[in-house]
Amino acid sequence: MSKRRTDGRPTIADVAALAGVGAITVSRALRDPSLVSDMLREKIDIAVRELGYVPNLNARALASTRSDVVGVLVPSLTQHIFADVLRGIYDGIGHTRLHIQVGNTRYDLDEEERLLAELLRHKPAGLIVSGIDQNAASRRMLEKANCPVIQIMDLSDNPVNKIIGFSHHNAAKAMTRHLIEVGYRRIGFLSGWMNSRSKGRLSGYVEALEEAGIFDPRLTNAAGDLGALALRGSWDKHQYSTPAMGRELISELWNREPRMDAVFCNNDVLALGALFECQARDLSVPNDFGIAGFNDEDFMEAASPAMSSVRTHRWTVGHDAVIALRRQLDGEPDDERIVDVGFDIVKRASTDRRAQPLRDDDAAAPAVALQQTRAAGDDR
Amino acid sequence: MSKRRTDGRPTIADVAALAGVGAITVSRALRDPSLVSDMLREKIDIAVRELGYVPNLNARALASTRSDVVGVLVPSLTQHIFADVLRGIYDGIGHTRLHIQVGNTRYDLDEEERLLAELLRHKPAGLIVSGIDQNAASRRMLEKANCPVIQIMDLSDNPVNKIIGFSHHNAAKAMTRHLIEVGYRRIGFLSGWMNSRSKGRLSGYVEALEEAGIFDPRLTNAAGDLGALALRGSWDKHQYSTPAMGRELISELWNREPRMDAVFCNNDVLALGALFECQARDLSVPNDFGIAGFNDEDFMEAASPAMSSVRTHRWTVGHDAVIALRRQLDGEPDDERIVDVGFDIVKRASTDRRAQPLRDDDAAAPAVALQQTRAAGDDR
DNA sequence: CTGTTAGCGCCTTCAC
DNA sequence: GTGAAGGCGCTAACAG
Repeated sequence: MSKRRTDGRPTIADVAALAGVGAITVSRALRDPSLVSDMLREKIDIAVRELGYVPNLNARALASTRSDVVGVLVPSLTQHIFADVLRGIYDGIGHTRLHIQVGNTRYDLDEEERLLAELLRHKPAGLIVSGIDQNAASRRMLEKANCPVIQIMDLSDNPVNKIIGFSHHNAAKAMTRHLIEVGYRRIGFLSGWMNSRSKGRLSGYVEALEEAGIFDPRLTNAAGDLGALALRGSWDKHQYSTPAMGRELISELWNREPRMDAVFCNNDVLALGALFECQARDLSVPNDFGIAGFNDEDFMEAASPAMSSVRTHRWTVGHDAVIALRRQLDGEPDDERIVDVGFDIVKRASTDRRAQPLRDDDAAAPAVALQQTRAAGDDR
Repeated sequence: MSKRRTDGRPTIADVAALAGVGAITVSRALRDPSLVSDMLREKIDIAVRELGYVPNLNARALASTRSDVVGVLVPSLTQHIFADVLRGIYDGIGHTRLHIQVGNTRYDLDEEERLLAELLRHKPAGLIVSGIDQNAASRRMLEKANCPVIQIMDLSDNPVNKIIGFSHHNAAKAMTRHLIEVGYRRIGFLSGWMNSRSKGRLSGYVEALEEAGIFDPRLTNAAGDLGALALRGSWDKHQYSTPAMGRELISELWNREPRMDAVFCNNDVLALGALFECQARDLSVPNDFGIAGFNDEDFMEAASPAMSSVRTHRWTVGHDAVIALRRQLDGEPDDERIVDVGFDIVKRASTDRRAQPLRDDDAAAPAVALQQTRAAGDDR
């Protein structure tokens, strides 16, 4: 009667015994078949199959002081943008040995710190974290983490290691300029709860309007001080947007400034709400009122009228983050610490004052114009 | 010169030495403080802090033949419903020691099998898998998995262990009946690619219409044989829906049967597309045409007109799955193998022929009626 | 290319 | 309530 406390499943030693080789040879054959001669590899394969052997990753991770888990920290699971980032990450992982462990920080820096500490206990193979506004403790953990760290969805001069994203400020500024160019003059900014990236967008919006000499603080539902935003309405605690929220917030802006003739929305969901509100008020978009969103989700193109938006390359960001991670794990040098994936200004009917407001059977047709900020990879 | 191959971080032995106790006492103090006397516990706490000790979860998992990873298999990351399920799962996990590892099967049973095999290598603490249509190999793995297994988002008489979900057939049937009740007679079924749950919904739709004696196969864009669906359009490979897809598919149905007076959509995103198409065609919803969706996502209530939908309790499903898992891990008995969380038929303006088609400033007002199939928990 | 030896860090077992 | 001994399954290190 042995005192083994195994769960009965075959181990690498069993495979080795059956194949008539050493355990380490089995180990090598499993991890990198090229390290083992054809003959032994074949014997081992047969033994593995016969025994139904399954490697124990916990043992592997312990012995090699390195797991195959990639920790991913996102601030939200409900927002479509992060779902797209995750899709890119999964697509980048493909059928490699790497596994994803997602932590949901809910835009809470303390929670992020806690999740990071938890992740580190697994000795992750790599880390992908959203944004650049980690707290000091998190930042320290990332810097001392014994693995590649990729920050995503924003830009910074001072990334922990590598950052892949785009400038929210520039993107918002470009879209606001477009609204100005087509003739809108009293352009509002519609936003619910503001995270650090939203603030970047707000500042881009403000800058564009100030440069045109038409900035009016009453047209944003954020307070004048762009740092400490005092939001109105009953939505100030909600960290995700809904179309209902868009309807209420735009109504609020109209109450304050009835002459508002367009809105730039912090995200597409709010823009959809704004459109519904215009429809309910029988306002013609874009003639009476212009609407632009941010992210260019699916529904923007299909809406009636089709809506303008800033296309962001979420999939690319997630995908490229994983590719960079894998490169680093493979020991390839990576000198490009800051990667700007850019954005596109997609101009559609909702901001095209010259568009006929009659019918738009062909909303699925190409965008009216597409102004690229830089070449971007395949985004789907 | 030692030949240690540690990464230099303190171990439980270091803590034990500093605290002047045995290693196992430290281990116990960390896992369940009540197992250790107050005095030693305090000493240990101090030593832990002084050393900045962090447990190595890989070692723990190896020694205990059980990790703290909960494997979750979902067919899609992009669809909102699964984002909601995941949110429920994360909320159910809270600050426990459990970690989530999500696998994205992309509605591919082989991929599901592969991911399951991968997950099992981690000796997971538990598994949560979507649906009931696993292939034989997956089913076998689930049955032999040495941990609790919860299936979600559907119902079955024969779950692996426990299942938490609702009847897609009944839900669709109830909504179709509602459409019949308010007077629609030529009711279409709008769907893109069909998964097994979509098929359940289709069968419920068909049954309701057959019972009313008004089923017409030309009104679904699925072929007559409900098992092997031959979809039209260019969308038949897309496993997610878009509003653009909704617009194209409904147009296709109209081409085939111009007298169609309502659609029941397989999901809300298609319903949104249908609404946009109606708007583009200047059709009055609900008077000229009725639209109902499935899931009751945020935008259904905010739409103009507000749209009817079947509210499903995705958050609850995810949350309760984790709670059940935790109970089982705590050794509490769980005799309820099949849990039906039900659904609600939410009737709004888009199917209310008596509604005034003028304005609907108060789309955010309570639904016209809410028909519950059973009491449901807090869903947000 | 292959094997031997020993260690990864924690936990189970069993004795005290 | 506490501790000593040894195993969990795999792989780094070095030799051959």
